This record gives sequence, structure tokens and C-alpha cells, in this order.
Amino acid sequence: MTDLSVRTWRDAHAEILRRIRARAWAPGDLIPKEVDLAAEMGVTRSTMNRALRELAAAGVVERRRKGGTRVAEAPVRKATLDIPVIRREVEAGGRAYGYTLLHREATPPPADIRARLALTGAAAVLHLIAVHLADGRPFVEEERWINPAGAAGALDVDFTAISANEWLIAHTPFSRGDIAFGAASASPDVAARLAIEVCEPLFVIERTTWGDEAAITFVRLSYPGGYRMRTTL
Amino acid sequence: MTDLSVRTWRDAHAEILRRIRARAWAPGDLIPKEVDLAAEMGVTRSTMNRALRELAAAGVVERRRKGGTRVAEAPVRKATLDIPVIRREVEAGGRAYGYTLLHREATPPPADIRARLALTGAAAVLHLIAVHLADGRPFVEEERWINPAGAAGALDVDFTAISANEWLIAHTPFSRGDIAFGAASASPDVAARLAIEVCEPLFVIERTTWGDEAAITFVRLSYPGGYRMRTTL
DNA sequence: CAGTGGTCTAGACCACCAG
DNA sequence: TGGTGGTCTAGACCACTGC
Repeated sequence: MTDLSVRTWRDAHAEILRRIRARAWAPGDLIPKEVDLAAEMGVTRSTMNRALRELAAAGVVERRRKGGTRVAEAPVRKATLDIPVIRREVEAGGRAYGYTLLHREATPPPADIRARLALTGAAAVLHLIAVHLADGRPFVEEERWINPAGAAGALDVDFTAISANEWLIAHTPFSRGDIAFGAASASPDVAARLAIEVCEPLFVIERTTWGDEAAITFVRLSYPGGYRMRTTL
Repeated sequence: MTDLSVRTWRDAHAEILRRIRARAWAPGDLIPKEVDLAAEMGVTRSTMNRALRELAAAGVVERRRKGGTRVAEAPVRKATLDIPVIRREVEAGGRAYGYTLLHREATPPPADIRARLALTGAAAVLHLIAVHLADGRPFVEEERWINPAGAAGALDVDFTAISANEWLIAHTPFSRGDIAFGAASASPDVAARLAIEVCEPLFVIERTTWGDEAAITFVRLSYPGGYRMRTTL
């Protein structure tokens, strides 16, 4: 018998998840349509729709108009990562935040950076290298290119007092971005900046952000090997 | 004047995002309440609620009952990562998938694994080491511990034909999990399994999954340094 | 073409929490 | 304690897509 305590979309969500876990509906199976489930559990279709929509967003079911709703075959679990401002990340750990700009130069970009920023001409971009500190010790190294065509005013900013990330957040909101996570070995330069040994492993985050028309910035963050980025499933 | 083409929650969502980007509402600002925004844009509160809820989920605004809705100060951007089954990940790249089990042993777990699986006794767990292949070449090394108390039947399975991941997906759905991403150096063992040099950088994913009561499994996936996990913001 | 999910409306009650 | 967001209901129209 159906649990009569189903009153909210969370209840319905939980009940459907329970059935899927209990194999009442196996992976690949078509499950009843919204209207039927709603009727069975005693809620309106709107409520059931909300429950199923959330399950679809979590990758548990797949939905198609006319095709119905089916249990995901390969549960491509979706993990949501928070991408915090580094200052907050450090301060959230109870440590004092610091920031040192090591290099600042407007220069024509190398070919790979031109490609990442989708630049055609040879106009100069702003190249920054900085280290973020936690309790005075290197936390992460940042190498960044800023496209003046996408970030108006950046060339006039001295980034010694404010990190490029925070300046960009405040002045140049982005509309989309891509991000990649990987590992690399510390080059001599990066090793020196992070005060680690050459060839130690680095956790690397590469991010490109775009405005409505042009690329705004490309940044590579290199964390020493002990760093972990965590979330839940 | 308000754009009269606002008809759907996506329109409202886009319009609000536009205003935030245009600094009509600055970070930290309180924005009008649902009812007012709905009236202004000519939609119902339900529709506006959906738009604002999605913005909150994306980390663009923060909402509180009675406190209203305000533009997020530090846009803690949320990135959604797909955690695919490795077979699918390889096949999605157009390569042939392969899998080799290198080690299988039921053994009392070392202390760190006991801690990760929240085990109290010294009951044996199943320890597996395997390599996943793409076009016959090592793609990722997998070291896994399976808690028989959380994954009934695992001790009876020979994991040479089916990878533990796929068996678990099919037989032991999990209710929650935690996942961490980081970097490490290849130990001699791992380097040999992946056919890379000792001390080359590895991209490491560590994942623990839990059933309703007990931990099911802990797995460490080690990808060679060139690997990138990508998503969009 | 017809069935299913996607969305909107108009109204209502309620939970939470800032003042 | 009152204002704000969270959610439910009942009904409707429509877009997509499998058959």
C-alpha cells in the first residue's frame, strides 16, 4: 500500500528514490507517468513533476516528452562543486589570507593562450602571476591572462592590492565559463613560488570565462599535492 | 520599461541575470520580492519563484524567508560534474574499453581504510586492484575496498569479468557518497600498472559510498597526469 | 498524430526568521 | 509577530517526439 504520508514533493522524491533503490523499478525501466504517480500518491501533478524533475537533475531518471520517465541505466552521478573565491576558501579554513603579485606585464600572448581566449589579432593581453597565501605560507599559485577587450579597465589596474579574481568578480561578471581539473608536475618556477620540490605533483584547475562577446580571462591555479577538493554525491 | 517578452520562467531568469550583470542590482543588494517582480514582469508568483529558485541554485542570489532575496556577495559558482562509469567514459571517447583485475583478496583492512569505511571490528573486507584500459592501454588504475557488510554478495563475486563499479551499480545502490579530487605522485606499483614513470603526477579521485546503514566501498582512481576532468560553469 | 512531460495561472496555506 | 519565501492545488495550454 502506498505511504499516505506523501504530502510534499520531497516525500514523493524520497518515495520514488526508495522504490528505485529497492529495485521495484530497475535501471532502464519505464516508470509510471506523472499523472498516475501523482494520483497514486495523492498529490497533484505539479508536485509530482517537481519530484521527478529533481530526480532527473540528479541523474537518477531520464525524462522525455512522449517517451516517459525511465530509471537511468548508467547512473551518471552528478556532483556539484563549489568554486569559491580563494580568499574565502582560505578564511573558511580559519587561516589568514595573503596575496602576493609576482609578475604583471601587458604582452602579446603565446599561441596556446591566444587559442584559449579565441583571440585572432596579436593585441596585448595582461599576464599576471601571483601566489595566494594561507597563514603566510603558499596556498596556491595563480597564472592568469586577462583579455582587455573582454575586461574593460583591467590594463589600468595595479593588481598588487586586490587579486585579479576579486577585481574581476566586482567589475566584469561573466556569462559562461569552462573549467578543467587535472594533475601536473611542478616546474622549477612553480616549485619555487610554492616552496615545494621540483616535480612534486600539483592539482591544477584551468578556467576560462567569457563575457557576452569576448573571452575575459584564462587562469591556471596550481595547488600543492596535498590539496583536496571535496564534495558529496 | 520592462520587456514585455517575459513569458516563461527562463525569460524572467534571464532578465534578472541581465540586471545583475548590468549592475542594476549590485552584489549584496536586496532585490524586489517575488510578488513585486512577478507583477512587474507580468508573470505569476509561481513562475517568478521558479526563476529565482534556479538563480539561487546556481549561487547567483541567496534567499531567506522574511529576509528576502539578495545578490550573492561572493558568487560561489557551482559547477556540476558528471561522474561517469569508466566504461562509458572510455567508450564516449571512441576507444575500446578493457579491464584487467590484478589483485583480489579478502583481508582485514589497514587502519586508514577502516576509518574511511567507519568500521569498528576487524572483519575482512574485499581488496581489489584493477586497471581500466582504453584501446588496450592503461587508462586509469583502481584500488578498491568493499565492505561485505554493506555490499551483500560481494565476497562471492569473481571480479575478473565485470568491474566492481559496474557490479555495485547493478546490485548495491548507494544512498550517499563523498568524493575528493587531488593530485599525487605515482608510486612504483601504480607507475608499473599504468606504464608510466615513477613520480609522474596522477590525478586522483577518492570516493566513499554509503548504504542506509554501512559503508559500501572506498575507491581510489589514479589517472595519468594528462587526464582532464572538464565541465562548464 | 496522439501521448507525455514542460510550463503557466490564480489562489491558498504555512514555515521560518528578522526586527 | 508580521513579512517573505516555500509549497500545494486544480486546471489549462503547448512542445516535443515516439509510434
